[in-house]
Amino acid sequence: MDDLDKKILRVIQKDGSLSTAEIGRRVGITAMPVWRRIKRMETAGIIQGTVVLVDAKKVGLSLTAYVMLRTNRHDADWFEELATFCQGEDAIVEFHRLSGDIDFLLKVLLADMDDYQAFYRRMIAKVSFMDVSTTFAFEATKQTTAVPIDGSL
Amino acid sequence: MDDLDKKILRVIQKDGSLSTAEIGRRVGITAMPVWRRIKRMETAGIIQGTVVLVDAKKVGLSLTAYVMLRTNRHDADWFEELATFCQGEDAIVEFHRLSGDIDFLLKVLLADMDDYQAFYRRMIAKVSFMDVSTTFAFEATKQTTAVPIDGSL
DNA sequence: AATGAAATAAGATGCAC
DNA sequence: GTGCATCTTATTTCATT
Repeated sequence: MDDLDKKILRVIQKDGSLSTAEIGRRVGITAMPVWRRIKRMETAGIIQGTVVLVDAKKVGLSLTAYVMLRTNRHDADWFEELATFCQGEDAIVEFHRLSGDIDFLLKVLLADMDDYQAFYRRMIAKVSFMDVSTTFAFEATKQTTAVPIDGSL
Repeated sequence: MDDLDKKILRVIQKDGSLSTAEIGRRVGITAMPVWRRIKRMETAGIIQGTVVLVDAKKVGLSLTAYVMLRTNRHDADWFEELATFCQGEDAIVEFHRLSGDIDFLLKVLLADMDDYQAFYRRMIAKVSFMDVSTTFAFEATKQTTAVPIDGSL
């Protein structure tokens, strides 16, 4: 992945609807090499895909919950239960295993507190925890899917 | 936003590279109305845009840090300092104001621990905090940009 | 080995129904 | 909502450096 690839990534991470000709204009080459480079990066798995971003608030999801989980069952069976639950819940948009004293972190998109209560009940019905602690996000001041690409402009 | 719009959103949230004809086939209508509905949702701001997703690990970013911030300066000037810093740092992909005893949460994409140290120094050089506590994510078991769209299938 | 130009195929966009 | 005309873009092939 050379400098041109990085430039291309920086552009299409922000706007995935641009034509290859337009991308080329912005990075200083023609459409053809842009197209080939993108295809190569798709094959290499550097590019994971193209998605449409939906405004969560506009579809009634005004509450973001960060759910911090602690367990005393550090076995594969328990983890499998949790992972299965997380995969099945569309409201869970992120599920991370953490270092430190919190074991797992969930990011959950919800309509309101009632929605959270229902989510919480579903979760503890399926999986048991040592501790569940949730904090709510008021506003996402910054939110991007664009990953920082190192190197010169 | 009716049921068809929701069906369309569910499809293009997962794959934004599909043709309107293919989307139509999946939701049971032809290409033209799909196109009109997407345009309408773009204008309404429901659709925020189309982006290409880059695999963070493949571009050398194998460390995700959740930085939890506490402040004792609850004034607009201080917040402005923090917000400016966050906007300027490409490594910060999310910046939320929280409820509860943690005031702000940052999600930061980094190469390694050295990269984190450098980030930390840059941050405390620009903004002062009462407490900075960071936890690192080992693996993102689930990670999606697709927002849950309510309603029947 | 990567680029650029031209030809072809597929898709987006606009109009009439 | 559907079907068709048109224009733009992606994709393939080929020549070039």
